[in-house]
Amino acid sequence: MSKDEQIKAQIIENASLLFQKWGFHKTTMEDIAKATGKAKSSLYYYYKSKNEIFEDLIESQYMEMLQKINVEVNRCESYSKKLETFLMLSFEEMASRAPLYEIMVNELNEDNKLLKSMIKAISKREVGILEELFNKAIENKEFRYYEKEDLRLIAEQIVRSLRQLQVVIYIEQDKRFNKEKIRIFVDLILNGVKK
Amino acid sequence: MSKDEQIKAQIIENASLLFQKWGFHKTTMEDIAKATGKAKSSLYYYYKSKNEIFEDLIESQYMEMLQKINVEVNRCESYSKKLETFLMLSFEEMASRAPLYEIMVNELNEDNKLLKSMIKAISKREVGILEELFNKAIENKEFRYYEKEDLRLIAEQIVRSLRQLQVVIYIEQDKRFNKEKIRIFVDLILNGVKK
DNA sequence: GTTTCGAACGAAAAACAAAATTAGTCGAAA
DNA sequence: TTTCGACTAATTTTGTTTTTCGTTCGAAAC
Repeated sequence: MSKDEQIKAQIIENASLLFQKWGFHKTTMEDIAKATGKAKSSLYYYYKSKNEIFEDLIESQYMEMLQKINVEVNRCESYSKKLETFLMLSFEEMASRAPLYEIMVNELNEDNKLLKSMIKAISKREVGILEELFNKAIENKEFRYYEKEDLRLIAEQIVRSLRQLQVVIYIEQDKRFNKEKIRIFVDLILNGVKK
Repeated sequence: MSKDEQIKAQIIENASLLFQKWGFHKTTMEDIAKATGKAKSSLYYYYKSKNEIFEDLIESQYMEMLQKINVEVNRCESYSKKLETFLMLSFEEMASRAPLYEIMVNELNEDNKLLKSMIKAISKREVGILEELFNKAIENKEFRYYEKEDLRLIAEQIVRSLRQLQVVIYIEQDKRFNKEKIRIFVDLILNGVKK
């Protein structure tokens, strides 16, 4: 890790804590600079805007999350098991990232185009992963047969439902949920697509 | 229908058109009064607030919708068929009410406690219907077995997913959907719960 | 050449006040 | 019982000023 990357990581780390405490808007570049022990204008040597800091933060978190999930999914033999693992780990990984996710959900309200397009981009990747998984599982005759275009609609709806349930569990903090209850939904989806 | 109820229906009807054209906030009591051929203050003889007019409007639409669905559901023999009918008709009935639904979704943003509690109340009733249907279907050994409390979580999630998909289809107007595509999701849920 | 910073700019937000709309009340009239 | 015009209080809108904050820049430090 180069010196440059090290400082960038430091900025991200400090920004992350501040964003979680104050939210994106109420955190100023001055705040981030101070926490990093630098002058405000110095931040612009590493990032060209406040938005870019946030983007990089979310991107890095998301990549880390996807990476972890991917390792486990690849370890599974059957596609059912792969799908199950993908879904279950999505919840597990989201749990620890809930505070950041909350910022995204709450401060996205109004107009914020940046956040909307970021969430869209992230969802798109997840949809892509699921779609590919489905395709292979169908080829393998492990899942019911669906047309390609229908498969995409299904993947999209699953990702939407996933997000929504994560909001209920981790942001609205519905106490009725635990790992066991989450499995009910995962199984419901599995039963829905399995042969 | 008493004279009183007739005039109330007239007010609701006019308000509905105005709300759909201008939204809730931009429609004034003056507007509604003028459309009904009455003085503004006369409206308060029938409704004690603008909110109450909106509540009554949504309530009546929703009851009408539920009524229609109920008739068809009762006509079905198996519980699978009942569930399928409930889900499919939810979409059909929502289609024609999309403009009103859009107002609810769009103008609910900020603080609007009224709308939030209304949507919650409506969802709760739908959840109740599904829950009861599931209970009977399980007793009848037509659906997989679930604990009572899990059943409620499942019903809630189905209603949430339903709403969400309806937003995508009728408000964001995703053109890829038609009755046939909707059936895919309905079948997915059916496969998920059927034995 | 790389990295840091203070000063300065412009856009956006916050704060404040004044003016205009509008939801809701009330008493009188039909 | 029902309607309405005049009134009130609350909210929204508008316009103005001030402050804050993201971003740029050129000069200094390393």
